Amino acid sequence: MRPSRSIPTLDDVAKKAGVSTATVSRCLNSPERVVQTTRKRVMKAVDALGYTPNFGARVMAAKRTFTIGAIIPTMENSIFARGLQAFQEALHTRGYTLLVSSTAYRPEVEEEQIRALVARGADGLLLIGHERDPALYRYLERQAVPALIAWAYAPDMQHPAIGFDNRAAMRLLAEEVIARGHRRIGVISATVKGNDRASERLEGIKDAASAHGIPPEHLCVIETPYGIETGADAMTQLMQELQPPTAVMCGNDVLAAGALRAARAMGLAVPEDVSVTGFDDIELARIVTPTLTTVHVPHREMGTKAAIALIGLVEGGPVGPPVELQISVELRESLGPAKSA
Amino acid sequence: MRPSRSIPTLDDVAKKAGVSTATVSRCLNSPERVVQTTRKRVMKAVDALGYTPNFGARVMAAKRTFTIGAIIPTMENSIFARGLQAFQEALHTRGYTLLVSSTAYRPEVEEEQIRALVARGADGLLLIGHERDPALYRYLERQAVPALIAWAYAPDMQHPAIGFDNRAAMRLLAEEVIARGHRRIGVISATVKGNDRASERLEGIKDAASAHGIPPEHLCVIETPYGIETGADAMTQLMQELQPPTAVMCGNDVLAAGALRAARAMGLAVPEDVSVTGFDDIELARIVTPTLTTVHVPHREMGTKAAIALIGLVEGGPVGPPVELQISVELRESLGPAKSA
DNA sequence: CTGAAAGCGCTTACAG
DNA sequence: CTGAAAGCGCTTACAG
Repeated sequence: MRPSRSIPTLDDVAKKAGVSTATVSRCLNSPERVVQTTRKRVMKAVDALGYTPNFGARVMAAKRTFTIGAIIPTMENSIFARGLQAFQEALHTRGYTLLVSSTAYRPEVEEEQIRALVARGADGLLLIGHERDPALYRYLERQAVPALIAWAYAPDMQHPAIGFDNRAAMRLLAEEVIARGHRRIGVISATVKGNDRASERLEGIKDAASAHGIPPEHLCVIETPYGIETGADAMTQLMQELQPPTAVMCGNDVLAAGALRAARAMGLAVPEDVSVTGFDDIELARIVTPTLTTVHVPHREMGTKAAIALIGLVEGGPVGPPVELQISVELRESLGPAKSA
Repeated sequence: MRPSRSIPTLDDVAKKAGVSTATVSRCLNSPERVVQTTRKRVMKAVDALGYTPNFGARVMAAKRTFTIGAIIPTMENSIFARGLQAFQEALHTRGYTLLVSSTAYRPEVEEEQIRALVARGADGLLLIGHERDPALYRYLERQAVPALIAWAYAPDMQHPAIGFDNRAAMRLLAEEVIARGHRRIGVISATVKGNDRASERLEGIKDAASAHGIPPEHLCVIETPYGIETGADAMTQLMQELQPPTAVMCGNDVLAAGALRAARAMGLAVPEDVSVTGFDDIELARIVTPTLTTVHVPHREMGTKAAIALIGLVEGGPVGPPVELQISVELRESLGPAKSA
């Protein structure tokens, strides 16, 4: 007799119900294969003992956890929150549990988290962006853990992916800015190293500039870590130039919110004195004053489709081509004509 | 010989290195107990095979995962994000991995997630708020998984906790509102059911009202799910009353941001026409226009101390009394004197 | 310092 | 429909 304080096992239940462990296991996993009379007896024992299966043992024996891991750069400011919420909901209705961890935008932390989640038996992984050490992809392949890349898209991507073309999207927005007569354009970019979304968005601005006769090296680009404060600091710096920009394009809405705050602090009216744009269209974009012109990303659609695609891979389905979602430019108050145009 | 595609096991490594599995296990877990020559040989085999320990097996054999689970109501709007980030950082430096899941404020989902995390071998759990089915606490006790409650505090709490007194904090803010002459006070509360933070904050407002001769039933209270939109709708409704309030106190900053937006949409100036307050002091509070008067919560401090306390419990330390953190009222632009005062 | 072997708590062919 | 038993991949006393 083991002490009553210890956690009951399958064996305890089997003894109490007077059946084999196999039968108890079946009652729990495929109840239709057990006759009702014994099933009832077993379930009574389960309840009486307060039995819960040991997950480690179960995983080891069944090779399956119904757990999906998501590794995102940050949980702050809800850039990924909305998409992730939809992702979780879609997983949940299909019987999977989502476990999330974040990396603070540090590749070495991401690697740790990937290994941690794989080690904990994740059946599949959601990763943000495609740029990472090839060894990691090889590792995932060796471990036979499917990974789906989200928030990024390119037709030639080597891995299963769902997202949008960050470069083309930002180019589209930059075209709108240039169309309003802006020639002196400032850019507040998130740190580019290890962040393909940031670097591609920056390239998109350069693409549009080149196409309209603005030499990309004339763009005044400030690169800064992600945050409201850092966005505000960058804006302050940009507007103190001898020839300050008439429009400032930010790598995301959070940086843009910081830029707006800095503009107000400097007594500059937006968009009369300077236009500001963002990217992502998170809730923030419609809360700030003035409301923010930005690129709308279909967060929930991406989350839901990512869940369906990833489960498909986990359950042995074929790898499809990368999926591209459509974005759109949201024109709001913060973008106006160039001051001196 | 197993097919080369399958995942290498301890046994494979042992064979390749010509040692026993025990020795391989020791190399990985307590390398100082193996002489360097054989250790090198083993490590070479580990690398050659690309071996990673199977977590399930390890958990089952060792009864320890160095995993902490956190279950939060929502990942959106970063109410919990900042505290959680600090929590994660503190865990990480101490060798623990954080896994997060969210419940969309639904108790039954929380229960599932708690069981899921326990089943997956979490060594300890961080939970938000103290109000939940007692059976859940009994379950955790039976499973011997320590749980720490955060974001809530009361001297008589039955479980390990770190947080602040939501009721007293909101009362403090309400006193400030009343001190500015407001007598007609509207309240936009988050849904109270199953959310002790929301109900205690509401009680705090009633406490202050009673203390200053305002019958609590004269407060116009609207209860609404969490969100910007819902906050805006509630505000619209409040301001359409025959005798609209001169101040609207919101259960959190997100609802307050919605209220500010609604006020603007209705052509009302804040705080000239109506004052608005929040709770939490998330980044949003300083981004909105006007800036938001709110209750400042020490998110990062709470996260860091929670990590230290929870690890203490996980590693067998004694259960201390609930820890109370100090909050403060942040007076900003959105609170002014009562219009008709 | 190292190995043989038991055991962790499940699942699942295989028989019956 | 049910059971005996092997096996999942590790860790850890216990010997030597």
